[in-house]
Amino acid sequence: MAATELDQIVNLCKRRGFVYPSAEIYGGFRSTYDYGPLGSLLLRNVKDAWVRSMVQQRDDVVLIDAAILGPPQVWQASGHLENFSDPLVDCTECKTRHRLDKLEDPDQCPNCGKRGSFTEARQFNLMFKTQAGPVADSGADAYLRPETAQGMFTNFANVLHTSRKKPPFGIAQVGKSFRNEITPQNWIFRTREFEQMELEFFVPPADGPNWYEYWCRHRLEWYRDLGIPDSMLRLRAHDADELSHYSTGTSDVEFLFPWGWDELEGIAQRTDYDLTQHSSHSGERLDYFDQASNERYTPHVIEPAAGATRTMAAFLLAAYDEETVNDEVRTVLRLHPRLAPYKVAVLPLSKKDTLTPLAQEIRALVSDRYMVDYDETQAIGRRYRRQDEIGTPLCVTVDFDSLEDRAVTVRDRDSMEQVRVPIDSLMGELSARLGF
RNA sequence: GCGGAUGUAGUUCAAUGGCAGAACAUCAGCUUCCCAAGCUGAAUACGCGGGUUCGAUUCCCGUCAUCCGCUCCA
Repeated sequence: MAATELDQIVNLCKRRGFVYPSAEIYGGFRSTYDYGPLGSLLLRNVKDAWVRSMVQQRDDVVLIDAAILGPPQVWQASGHLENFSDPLVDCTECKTRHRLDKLEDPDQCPNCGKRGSFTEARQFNLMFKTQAGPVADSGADAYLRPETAQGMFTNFANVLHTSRKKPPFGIAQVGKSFRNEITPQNWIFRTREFEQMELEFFVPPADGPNWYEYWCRHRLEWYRDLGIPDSMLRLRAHDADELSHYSTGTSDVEFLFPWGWDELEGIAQRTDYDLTQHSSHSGERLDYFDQASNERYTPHVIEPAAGATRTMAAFLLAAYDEETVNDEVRTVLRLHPRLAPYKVAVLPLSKKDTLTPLAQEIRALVSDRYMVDYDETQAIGRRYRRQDEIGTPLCVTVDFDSLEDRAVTVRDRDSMEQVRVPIDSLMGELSARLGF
């Protein structure tokens, strides 16, 4: 399979209703995208697959949905107000940009060696600030969250007391975050408004390293299970100088994008940094008393933090395939059935009124359990191709014999094979083929 | 934000200082139609705002957006 160009995916997504530029009729708005009829289903399936794996199938993780809008105190405690703001200078000689705090010599450009060529340093705070309250001057300062994680830390005590969990246990959250990125880039990969899937997993301090290893393996396996091939996936441990101020060890799950390896998810050991910070800033006790050992401790945190929207891009890129069938190029999105926007398409062979009632009956039957598309326009071969292109795993075709024998044809996206199935056993057949 | 490139139907591309065209896609009609069949018909574009000009999609300026670097990281 040839390497998929980003343009191919961007065009397909625009053409078929996955992703549109936001506010397009007004010329667009930088770094924002809208998810269309198919894209919203795909994105939701990505998030659902994550929740299924991280919450539903375990008994040691609970889900929350915290506020996006928050007071400055949260971000003072987390360090975002202090550390999320970079002083930047530009070299007027070679047009490169540098972080002032990372320069060895604040007067000399490390790229071209020129002295005194820097512009004035400018602060770029990466958080969106706004006012809570109708009158701009008197309202309280508020920030849009730059990550979902702080919602788990500020609710640590609440969840501990209401969920009856104890370490090792985790709090998960899926939701939007906002960062005033200096350079949003690469389609939906880096946008100012984006969606995250984060887990904060609280463990006894001594168990931190083992859980870190566990979550690295677990997360890598999740992407594999949903169809990303090993050749496009890797786990990369950060070097010591790459580590965030709060982390003693971080690994990234990286995907081979058209522009190279880039991050889908970071798995970080955050020690007790966050709970300690919030405890000292708020004055609230954020620790755990273990009755068995009669010990009180502040749990350490392992954080697998994934980007939902960029993960959707990765699934699309990995699924994209073109193959030649009967001298025609067939475009197929080989999406995992759990991710596919539609699981099944119901296609009456002919648009004659005689087939429509039975076809609609089958659509209703299948839609009770699966997201289903219905299409009766144009030739059947064309409709199969349409479904291939949006990744629908199975097509159910109703023909004139169906009226007599109450049987339909199930067609498989990947093998293009067809089997004749009685309507009474259709749901069982679909379930067996989809795997759920 | 700075530097460079680019903006024409849904998509990919043409042409032009004087009525903007194709392919594919879309929609309607005919066809008992199982892997993008055929025929007939239809809708749809010069990113936005100024300027120059008798006249601008074309030339100029601004702006918005996209792509590539710098930077960032889910």
